[in-house]
Amino acid sequence: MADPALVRELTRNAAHVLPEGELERKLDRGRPLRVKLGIDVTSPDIHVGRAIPLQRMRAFQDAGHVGVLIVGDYTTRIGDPSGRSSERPVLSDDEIDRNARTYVDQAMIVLDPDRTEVRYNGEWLAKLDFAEIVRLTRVATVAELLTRDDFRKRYEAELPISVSELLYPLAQGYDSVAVEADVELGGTDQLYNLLMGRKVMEAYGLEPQVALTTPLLLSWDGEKMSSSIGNNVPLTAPAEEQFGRTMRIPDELLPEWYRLVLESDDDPLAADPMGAKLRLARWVVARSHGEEAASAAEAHFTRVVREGRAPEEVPEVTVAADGGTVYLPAVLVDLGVASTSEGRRLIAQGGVRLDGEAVTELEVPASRLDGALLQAGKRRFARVSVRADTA
RNA sequence: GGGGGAGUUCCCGAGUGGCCAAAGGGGACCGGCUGUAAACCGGUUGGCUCCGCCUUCGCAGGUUCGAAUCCUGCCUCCCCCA
Repeated sequence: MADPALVRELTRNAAHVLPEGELERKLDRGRPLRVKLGIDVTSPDIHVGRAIPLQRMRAFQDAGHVGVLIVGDYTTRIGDPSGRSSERPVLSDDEIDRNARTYVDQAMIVLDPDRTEVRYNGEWLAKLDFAEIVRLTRVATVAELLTRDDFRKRYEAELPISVSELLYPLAQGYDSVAVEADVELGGTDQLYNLLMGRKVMEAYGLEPQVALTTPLLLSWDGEKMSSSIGNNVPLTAPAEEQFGRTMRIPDELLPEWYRLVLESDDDPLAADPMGAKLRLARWVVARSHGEEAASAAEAHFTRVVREGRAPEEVPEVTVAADGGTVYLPAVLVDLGVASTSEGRRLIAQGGVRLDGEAVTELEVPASRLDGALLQAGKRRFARVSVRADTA
C-alpha cells in the first residue's frame, strides 16, 4: 500500500489528481514513476507561478521517481502562425533554441538534476509523417476539441482559432506516448491537455497517465501570473527585482502564496503581514540566488523603498556641457526615461530630484549637476558628472 | 465560390468631413498618504530644447481649403451560406 503521508506530499496543493486512486495504484508497483512536465518556450523565462508544478516534480524526485522535463521546442516551432501575432509571436529557430537552453537551467533551480531527464519534443514530433499525424487526429473529434474552455470562448467571441492550435493538445498527448509518462503535471489550465494525453496514450496501446494539476498562482494585479502580461516574478530575475516584485502582492494573496510557493502551513496574516511578506520575498530570492543575496535584496528594499534613500550602488552618467546650463530631459533619457517629452512631464510632476530636491526647471546649471545625485521617479538613480565640451 | 462584418494611439474600445494627438476603461508612470513597489486619493500618458512645429487611426493612392471619418485599389481577420 502506498504510504498515505507520501501521497499527501506528492499531491500537496493539487487541484486534480485523476483518475481517483490511480496514482496510488501506480505507486504500489514499486518502480520509479516517470513524471512528465511539458514547458513551451514562447517566452524566455520561467516564473514563480510556473515553478509550482516544478515543485511537485521535485517532490516526486525526492521520493525516488524520475522527472521527465519536456522542452516544447517543436510544438513552439509549429505554433500558430495565423494573425495572432501580438499574443503568440512565432519565434525564430534561434530564439527557440536559446530559450530552450535557458529553460533547462532555470528549471534546475527547482529540480534535482540527477533525477531529471530532459527531452526535446522535436526528437519525435519531427519524425511524424502525414499518415501518422492523421492517425493521431482520429483520437479526438472536433466537437471534443472545441469543448475546451479557451477554444469555446474564442469561438463564441468570433476570435480566430487555427487548425494548428486544435492539433496542439494532440501533439502534447503524443509527447506522453513518446516518453511513456506515468504522471503528467501541469497548471489547472492544462487539465484538458493532460486528459487528452490519456486518450492518446490509450489509442497507442499504453497505460494512460495520471493527470495532476496545481492551481494557477495569481499575481499582484489579481491576474494569473504570466510573462506576456508582465506581472511575473522570473526565477532568474535579479535579486532586488524579485524582492520588489514579490512585495507588490496584496496582503489578501499572501495565504495563497504561502500555501503554493512556500508550501508552508503558517498563516501569514495571523500576526504581522509585512513581516510575513518580507519572509516570502526572502524565500523567493534565496531559492534563486542564495541566502546572502536575499539579505542584500531585503536591505536594498528597506533602504530605497521603505526609507526612500538612494541605493548604495548607483550608476554613473556623464553629460557633456557646452555652456552654463544643461537640458535636463536629455539627461533623463540616459537614465532610462523613454523620451525627452516624458522627461519634461516627470519634471513638471515633481518626479525629478537633484540631491533629494525636486527640480522645477528644464535647464539646469552645469555646476549644480556635476557630482549630484539625480533621481527620476522612485526607482531610477544616477550620479552625474559633467564633462566640459570644448568642441 | 457567394453574402455579411471588422482593422483606431501599450491593450480594450468610442469616434462617420473641421471643436481630434483623438472620449471612456485597463495598464503604465508621477505625486500624496502608507508597514510595502499594496490599498486609497490626485495627476500624467505620440514625438520634438515644446506658448509652436512634426508624425499617428491596416497599406497605397485620390477627392477637399481641410480626412481616423468620403472615393479607388490592395492586405489581414471574423461570421454565415455552399
